[in-house]
Parts: sequence; C-alpha cells; structure tokens
Amino acid sequence: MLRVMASQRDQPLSFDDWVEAGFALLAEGGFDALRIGRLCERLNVTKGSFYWHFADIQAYRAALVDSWTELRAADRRRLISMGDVDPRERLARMMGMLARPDHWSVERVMRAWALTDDRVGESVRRGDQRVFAAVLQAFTDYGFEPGDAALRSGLLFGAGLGLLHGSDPAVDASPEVRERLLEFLLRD
Amino acid sequence: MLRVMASQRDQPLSFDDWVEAGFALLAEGGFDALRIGRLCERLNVTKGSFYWHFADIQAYRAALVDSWTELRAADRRRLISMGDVDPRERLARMMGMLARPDHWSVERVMRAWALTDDRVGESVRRGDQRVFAAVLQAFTDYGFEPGDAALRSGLLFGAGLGLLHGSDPAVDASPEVRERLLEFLLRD
DNA sequence: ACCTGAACACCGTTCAAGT
DNA sequence: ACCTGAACACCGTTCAAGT
Repeated sequence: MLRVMASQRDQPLSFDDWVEAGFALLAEGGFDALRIGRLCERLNVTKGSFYWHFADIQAYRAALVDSWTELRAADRRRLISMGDVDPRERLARMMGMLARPDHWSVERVMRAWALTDDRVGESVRRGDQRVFAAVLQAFTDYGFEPGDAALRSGLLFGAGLGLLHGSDPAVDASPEVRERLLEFLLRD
Repeated sequence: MLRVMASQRDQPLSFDDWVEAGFALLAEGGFDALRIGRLCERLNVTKGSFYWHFADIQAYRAALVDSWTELRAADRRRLISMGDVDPRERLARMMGMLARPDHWSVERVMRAWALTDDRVGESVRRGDQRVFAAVLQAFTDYGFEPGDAALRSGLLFGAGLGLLHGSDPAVDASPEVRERLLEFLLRD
C-alpha cells in the first residue's frame, strides 16, 4: 500500500502483486479476462516474468483461489466462533453473509474452474464442507435430532448454492424472504 | 443411423453430425475437450469445413445448447402434461428426473458456458423458468397459498440446483432422502 | 533473485481456390 | 453446396541470456 503506482516499479514484483492484478482483471472483465498477456501488460513486465513466479496458469489460478479462501477465512472463523450465539441468530447471520452478490461473481468463477481444475475443485470442496458443518451444527444446537438436522441443513445449504448458481440474477434473497425461510426451516 | 461409419464419408456432413460429435467429445473428455481441431479430426475434415457450417465456436456451442434443450424438451413436456396427476406424485417424479447424475456433467458445462456466453445464458434461463413454473404449479395445486407455495418451491428448486453444483460428487439424493424431503416440504 | 526477448506449439478464424 | 489448404493472430509455455 506504500507503493504509489505499479506503473513505475522500483522493486521486483511480489507474489501478492500478481494476485492483486488477477482479481482486478476478474472484476473488470470477468471470467476470461484473466490472460497471462493482459496480466503482464498491467504489471509492465513480459511473460517470462510470470513464469518465474508461477509454474503455469493452473498454479496461478490455484494461488488466486487460495487468496480468495484466505480472504473469506475471516468470515468462516466468525461463523465457527459463533458457537455461543443463539442458533437461530447464528443461522440468520450465516444467510446474511451468503447473500452478498458482490462475492458471487468470484465464487462462480471459482466453481467454474473447479470443473476442470482438480486443485481448485479440492479447495472449493473443503470450503463447502466447513460451511456445511457450521450450518449442521447450528441446527443440531437448536435441538433437532441428527437425521432431521441433516435434512434441514442440507436443504438450506443446497438452496444457498442454488441461489448462487441461479441463472436469473434478479432472484436474490431479501431479508424478508430469508426470515420466512428460516421460520420454515426451524419449525417443529 | 444408416451410415456405417463416419470415417468413410460418402455424403457431406450434416448439422447433426457436428452436434453429435460435439456431445461425444464432451462425454469423453469433458469441458475443454471440445476443440474445433479435435472435432474435425473426428469427422475427417479440415477446419474450413467447420466454418462453413458454423459462424464461430460460440454459434456452435449455441447449437449444442439448443440440441440439449431439445433433448430435454420431452422431459419438460412430461412435467407439464402431468397436470392431471396428483401434485405430490408430480413433485416426486420431478425430483426423480432431476436426480440423474448422467445429465449433470452436461448441465454443468452448459451453466459454465452461460457465465461468459449470453446466448447460452438466455437458453439456460428459459429452461430454468419453465421448470420452476412447473414446480410452483404443483405446490399451488397441492393447496398452498401463493406466498407459501413460492417459498416451498423456491426452496426445492434451489436445493436441486445446489445439488447439481455441489462440489462433492458423492452427495446425491437417494430415493429415501427425496421422500423425506418431499414430506418435509409438503407439511402444513 | 528477477526479468527480457525470442522462439515454439496450439488454437480460433479467414479466405481464395477447388470439386 | 461443401470442403481443402494455407495463412494469420493470439495465447500458453520454454529457455538462454541479461542485470
């Protein structure tokens, strides 16, 4: 952050410079704006520089995914550390965190990569498992027996994933809908 | 089907020959096995032939998506024509149709394309809307008031999408789970 | 340690020319 | 109408050489 501009480099590029530039490209042009050539253009280096820092583009994508996971780790830790909070309130907060469309575009890109890239797939899978575990825990703490808790948490988690992948971007979960949803899922 | 082998062509390639070869490639190598070069190799023609039949690769993908939609049109028509069947049975059948992993890989590819290709996105969106409408109708016919029917059908549809995109391929909806799910979603 | 510069393979695309 | 063959631009990748 102390560096004024990337355009006039005085120091060599860091790992983070590359990652940062990658997210910028993704945010601007989406999915297939992430090309090695454009990255180098933006960082004022040649492609050879890219290949000194990363083995190939899959390794670079893995680095982006790791960074993304890291960025969201704070969120996840908050989820897990909410063990003392009332389960219902916990679930409401989880839903609020998930329903953030600004994160969705990156999430969708990650999951699209996961289709062809095993490293990305593994990372996404781990993240999903942690979130699901937190949701399941909340339902269990609420007092449901294991089978019932699994059904309800699976439904909620699946619906969240579905919302993320929904083809209609206009569909989003308003606070009112989320409240009614929670009400429904927590009934005896 | 009368043609013995594509390897020794006597007639010019048809539109369907290209589409068929495309699905074969997708089924064999998945996502990024669909390359113009490989297609031509398989069909024993040069790339120029491809460009006589299709404007570019996006048009070709659109053709694949259309064909896929067409293939599933029979399923959808069955869904819609089930208006006379008991709503609960209707929903059970819909869930059975959705829970077919053999369709998932293609579905996922379509939805990944939809991220960057507007034509594909539009097609996927239309398909989703039709299915959702059928689900909503079933809940309405079951006797739920509009708001309640919307909530429950949204939950079911979202969970279905979530299952489709779930990062863990081991998770599938067994008949027992589907039965319990339906039970839960149809409670008063 | 970090990067340049030039090369190479691969892929999508174009197009004049063939039958 | 349908396809060949050759060209071109673009992109990922490699690597010897520079500082």
